[in-house]
Amino acid sequence: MDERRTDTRAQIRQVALELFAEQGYDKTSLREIAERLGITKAAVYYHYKTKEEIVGTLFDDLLSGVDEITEWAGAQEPGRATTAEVLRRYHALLAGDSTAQVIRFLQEGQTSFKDLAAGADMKKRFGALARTLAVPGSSTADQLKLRLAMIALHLGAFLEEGIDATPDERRAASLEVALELAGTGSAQRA
Amino acid sequence: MDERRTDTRAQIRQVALELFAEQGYDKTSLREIAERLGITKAAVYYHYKTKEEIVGTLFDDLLSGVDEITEWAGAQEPGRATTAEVLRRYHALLAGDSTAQVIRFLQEGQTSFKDLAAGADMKKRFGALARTLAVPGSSTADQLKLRLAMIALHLGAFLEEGIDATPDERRAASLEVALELAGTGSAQRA
DNA sequence: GTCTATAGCTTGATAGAC
DNA sequence: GTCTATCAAGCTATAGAC
Repeated sequence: MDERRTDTRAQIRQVALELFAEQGYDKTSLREIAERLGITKAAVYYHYKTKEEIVGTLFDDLLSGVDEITEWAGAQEPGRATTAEVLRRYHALLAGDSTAQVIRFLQEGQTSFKDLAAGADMKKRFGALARTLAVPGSSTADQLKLRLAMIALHLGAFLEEGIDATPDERRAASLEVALELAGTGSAQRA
Repeated sequence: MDERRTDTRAQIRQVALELFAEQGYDKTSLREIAERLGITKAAVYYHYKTKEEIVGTLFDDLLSGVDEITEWAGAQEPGRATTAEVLRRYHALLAGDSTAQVIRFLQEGQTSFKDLAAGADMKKRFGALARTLAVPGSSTADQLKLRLAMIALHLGAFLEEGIDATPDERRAASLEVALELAGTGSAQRA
């Protein structure tokens, strides 16, 4: 019975993620996080040195997954096949457990977040992933489409409103659309 | 010589838009706006009663344009042709003068903005526009594509980084991609 | 490991002189 | 039309008792 401790640290992480995803980083105060857990601000500071440290830990899993894909892609020949496989792997990564909330935060809260150290770091690592998608000599439209392909996967991970489908259908459709945007879909007209 | 007054009110509007687009609504303080203009916060309050009133005026032009398109679409038969024309008109609207910054703000700053009265209003009116795009009985993938079509137009209006093209090329490409996503592009395989 | 108390700062907004 | 001065409220973060 060592790992069963209610573990306030993990609870803080969890509640923080919920609130950040819901209302953004800036608008979520430590008081609010503490209150929802029935503890005080000072108690939160015992577990995390700063607010920024909390947000930093939230992205660890996702980011190491991103790095893994980037590394893999770097060892391949650039081309449509690699692009497609990167999108597939990224899609799988996004299907992970609590990833939806992280992505929602990432997708909506860019502004409040980007001047944090963690924000700059993330931007770099996501940029690296985006660059592995590029196929040399693509048109402007194709570059835009790759951008949209990644956004499609993000929307597939969390977007509820305006889309009439179950989460699974939504995710599946997002991969389909992303691959089509990358010009590697199964949609080569019959 | 009645309309040449340096017009602090318009200057405040202009600076506020720049700062909101750059760093979001919440992170931009009235002190910052005032400082950049070489006046004080109190002077700003002479021209606008609240911070929210400033942001409200920024969207007026764009919103009336959106309403116009929505109204037009409501008088048409729903279908691919209407969808395509809505996208084209929305694309033209976005090409307007200072619209790029407004769209950047709109696209990136959702979180900080959505609990304002102006935010709720905007959401409704943009939702109405989005609904005119829908074609009855579309698949989940097609619904997602329409969503992406609007995002494509937004990106075309402002996205600089990661896309290697002039603003005009970028805008043109965004319309092309949007129409293709709506299934009405010229890309019906040769 | 959690608490109370508080320091130190920034914010949006107001009152009233000029 | 712009100013100085001030307000209450909120925030992050720290110190020190229990």
